[in-house]
Amino acid sequence: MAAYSDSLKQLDLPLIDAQILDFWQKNDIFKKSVEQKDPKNAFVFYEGPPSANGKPGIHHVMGRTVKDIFCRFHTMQGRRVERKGGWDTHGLPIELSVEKELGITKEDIGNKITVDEYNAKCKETVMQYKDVWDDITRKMGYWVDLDHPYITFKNEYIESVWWLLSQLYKKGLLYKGYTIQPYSPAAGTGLSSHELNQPGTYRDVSDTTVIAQFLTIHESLPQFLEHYGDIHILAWTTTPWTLPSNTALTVGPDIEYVLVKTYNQYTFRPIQVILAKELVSKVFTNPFRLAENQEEFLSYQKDQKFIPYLVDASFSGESIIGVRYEPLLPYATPYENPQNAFRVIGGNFVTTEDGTGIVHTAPTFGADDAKVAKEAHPEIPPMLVKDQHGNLVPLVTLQGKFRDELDEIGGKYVKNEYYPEGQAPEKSVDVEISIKLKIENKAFKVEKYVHNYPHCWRTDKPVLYYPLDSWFIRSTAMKDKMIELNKTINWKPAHTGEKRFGNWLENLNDWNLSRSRYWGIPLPIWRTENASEEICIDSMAQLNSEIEKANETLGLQQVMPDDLHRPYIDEIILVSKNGKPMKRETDLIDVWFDSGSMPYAQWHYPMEHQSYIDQGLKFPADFIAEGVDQTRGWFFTLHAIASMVFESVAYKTVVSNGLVLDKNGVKMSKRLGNVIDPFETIATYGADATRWYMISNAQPWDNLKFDLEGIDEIRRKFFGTLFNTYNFFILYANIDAFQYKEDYIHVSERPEIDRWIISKLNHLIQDVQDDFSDYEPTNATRKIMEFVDEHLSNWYVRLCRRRFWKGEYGLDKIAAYQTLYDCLLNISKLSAPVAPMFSEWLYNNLNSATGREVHESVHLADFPVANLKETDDALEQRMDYAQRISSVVHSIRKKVGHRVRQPLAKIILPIIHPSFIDQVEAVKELILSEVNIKKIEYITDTEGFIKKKSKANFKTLGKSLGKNMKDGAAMIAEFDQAKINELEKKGVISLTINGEAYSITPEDVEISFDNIPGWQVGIDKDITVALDISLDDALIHEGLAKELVNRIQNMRKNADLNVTDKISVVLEKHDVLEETIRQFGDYIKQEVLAETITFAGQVNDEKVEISDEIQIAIGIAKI
RNA sequence: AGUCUCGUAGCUCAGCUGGUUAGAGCACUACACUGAUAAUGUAGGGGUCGGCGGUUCAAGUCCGCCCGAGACUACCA
Repeated sequence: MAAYSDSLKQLDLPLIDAQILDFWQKNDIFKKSVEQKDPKNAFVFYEGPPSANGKPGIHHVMGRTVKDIFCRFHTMQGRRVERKGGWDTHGLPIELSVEKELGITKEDIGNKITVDEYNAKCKETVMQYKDVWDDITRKMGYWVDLDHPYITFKNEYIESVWWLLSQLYKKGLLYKGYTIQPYSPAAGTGLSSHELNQPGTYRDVSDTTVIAQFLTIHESLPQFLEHYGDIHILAWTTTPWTLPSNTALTVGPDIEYVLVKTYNQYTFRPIQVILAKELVSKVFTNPFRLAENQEEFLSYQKDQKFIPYLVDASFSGESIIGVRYEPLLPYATPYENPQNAFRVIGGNFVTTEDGTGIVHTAPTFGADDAKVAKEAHPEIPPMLVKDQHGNLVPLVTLQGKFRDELDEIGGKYVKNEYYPEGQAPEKSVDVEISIKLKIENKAFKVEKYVHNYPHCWRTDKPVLYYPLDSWFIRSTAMKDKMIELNKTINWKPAHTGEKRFGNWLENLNDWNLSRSRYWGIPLPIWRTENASEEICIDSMAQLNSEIEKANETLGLQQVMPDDLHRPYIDEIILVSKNGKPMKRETDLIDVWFDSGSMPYAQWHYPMEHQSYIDQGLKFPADFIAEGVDQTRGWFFTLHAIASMVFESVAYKTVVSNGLVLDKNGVKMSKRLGNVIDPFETIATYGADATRWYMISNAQPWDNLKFDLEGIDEIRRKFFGTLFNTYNFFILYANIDAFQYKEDYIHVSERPEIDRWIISKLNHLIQDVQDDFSDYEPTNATRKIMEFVDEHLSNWYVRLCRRRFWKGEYGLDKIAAYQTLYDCLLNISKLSAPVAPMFSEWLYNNLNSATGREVHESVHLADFPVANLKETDDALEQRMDYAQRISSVVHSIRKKVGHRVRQPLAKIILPIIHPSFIDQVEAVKELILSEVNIKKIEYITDTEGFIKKKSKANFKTLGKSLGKNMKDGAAMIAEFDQAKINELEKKGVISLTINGEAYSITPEDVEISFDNIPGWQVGIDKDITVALDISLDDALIHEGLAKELVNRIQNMRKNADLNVTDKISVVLEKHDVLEETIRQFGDYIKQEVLAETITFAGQVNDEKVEISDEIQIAIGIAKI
């Protein structure tokens, strides 16, 4: 065995990082930590794949720290924790970065650049920063298998995804339908929400808006409206071009509506209109004016300046649901169920903020519209007509034009912006329609209106909300299953699962899978031209045999493509049962499906490794962790696919961590220049301090305000203290050659203070074990810090210092070494999940000197198990007394100006309960030496000069006293000594409050002590300490002796002497000190390792102040 | 706009199922202590617990509304 390493004089975490990373690599520690564990005892973890086309940020360090902690913890718990890395390689961000790099747009793909070239470029770009990622992974100490990662663009991965899709297809959960999506007619493409969120897409535009008058059908009106004659419903729109597609009007069921009589301002005909009561004044602005009376209203002439109106009946939205009305602009009728169109329906999204409180509803051009239309009973049909091929189409084409057959508006673009430069007509369709409505007595008001509207970021032209064909997963069909399974998942924090994710599942929509893109997993569905026959491919083998079948039937020469991406896959033509050619549906699938497939696709299931899933060896995961932003992302896709395909959860526990903000709580962004570089941070402060700071400062699921000063604080306070404690230990352990060779001293045979810190340690182990098991790393780190700082360093080591450097190498000393060694070793294990490198350094330094542990790494060791037999609550209680009594004495000393080196005669403690004396006596020596006092005396109230105070215990009394609590508390505070004594002796007294009698027990009253007159007294809660501050000669000389020791020790330290060097001391002659040396010379010699202390008339050293009155020169010399 | 989270000392955070005078660390000031110490101790300043209302003997804690910050979803007549 060797000595303990003392190569580091000062804490240098980055240096330790480098050494440990090197050690791990050379000795394959990560691999061993996995492979030494039993595969049957697996802890399954899934790595959410990052995309390597961007550089890692500090928030990635946060997320991965959380993952690493629990993987390491469970490894130390004996589980086999395989961590297969992965890369997310598809998706829009990659396409966009490629397009930016090449300076092309989507329209150029297939023209300026082939799909083949484009995808090759994407594939190249996707791994652009892989090296940087690998580097941060290593440097932050994150253990993940980067040598065998899953990569979502690999054929094997795609094949597994296809298989999953085909399972959904077989269950009837895959269908083609349409939804309203943002669409850019100029670019001919749908826009993703990501694209719509590009800066500058939402702009203020001035549009022609119309409040249209919809004429109700008399027979459908409710009774209370029957006798009014013609009634119009008013509805506002900012997109008049959608009016021909109107099929319903939506009212708020709880909104109050009124019938208003007035005259149309364009035709001057008398009309009666319905709108929300709240909006009457907003809609009836100039030239309308509320009529004073019926006469004024009836006498209106068309050339009058003001148009009068009268408010008549008032009723709820609910009461007019079902009313029918004439189609406003009957250019077309819905092909499906036209009899169900043109009705008033109810919708909760209706507000009275603007418009008329009645929403013009065109299900073909509004997402909300489509939704309420579907929810109505019977369903409101969308305005779809048959085209020449017999397909149902909306009235507007994909080019953004009205269909040709629509009379005068046919063939016109719905927005003037869509016309080629210079070809736009003077009057837009919106204006044309408005004029037509005015003439036909169908327009109540036409005006310009400025509002915010999204624009296509490529073409700068307004976006159209348009129904687009898409493939969907019918997730709504499995909604109940997903909700049920979600209840079994352990969410950290719980509310993310119950509330955020739970609500999301409750309001689940079908999953739109389609993306009209190039770089992604192609949809494995082939269809005949008329869509009557289709096939969903589930594997390469099936594709291969289908190709052969098609070759045979259709006489083709196709071969299986090497790459399953576009464009190769698009060239494959398959054959239907009836011998018709089938082409692939050109869409790609949503990349979120890629990542949600990883539990299976990472193993190329089911083509390989079937047991991993089927026998539950690697499914579901015990634990996953990502940012909260993944709640509706990866957390959902994993859950959805597992629920729908396997009727299982995909993970048992999920930790969703919050964001990393800058120190002011602002999101980090390149623009603001407040981005923290993770490499720089780790290089400066070390990975462990960074990790520990992130975990201990805030719960992982709270947002972290990242402040570099906080890391420094952790370095100083936690790692610095721990390092110093280690250094203290080895300083003496090396001198005494303590290598834990002696027999283990049974804990019961060790001194009080050793048993105390061991008791504390075992409680700590228990707590940390529980916290890590509960996925509460923040609590674990905070408790470890408190132990190291408060208890180990500032109490145990401080009080035990002398045991290490004084006296024989005997049982007491060995007990001290064993105790401190065990504490340090256990701390290294407890800290290992969070601070993997420093703890490794500590563990190996300790262990290489003693060889007590067989493991070459702390990460191969077992996590400590608390030994509750070694805990002692009474002991912890009395040590708490000792600490508090000492603290009170310090405080009194400070008040009266006696430094601690001046011994004082005694303290007096009032007895607070019968066992108090025994408790304090057990720790008496510690108190006496800590505060430099000669003895402790106890007094009871029989001496008569302490006064007891009483105070109500609100917690116990509150329930029984109820209303009388306040008065009761006042009465209890007034108890005199006799009453308190009676309570203590009898154990119960009765108290009458406001005429009601209660019995009071000692539990209900808290008793404390008042100041003792004539003494220096300090109080800490229930503990009162009185200090005797009188000095006699003996105390004064002892005080001087201690001062001398202190000065000489300082000189030794300044002279850079070794702690074992012997010295001789010469003091300048001084009468008082000569007496001190006579009494305490031996003591001083022992303390400062002096062979001799002599006086001389003249000493040529600097004068030193011993006390206020005494200054002498002191000389020391090494012997 | 909706859903969810958060708001406690200058800063970072504790505060258990409601209970006495709301705590800790950092920072600041002063004084001590130290043969492990970039450590520590003692004392001090600093809080209408985001605001208003309610329930209760009692509210930082429970309920309602509002304000502010953030995330996600949606984007509307």
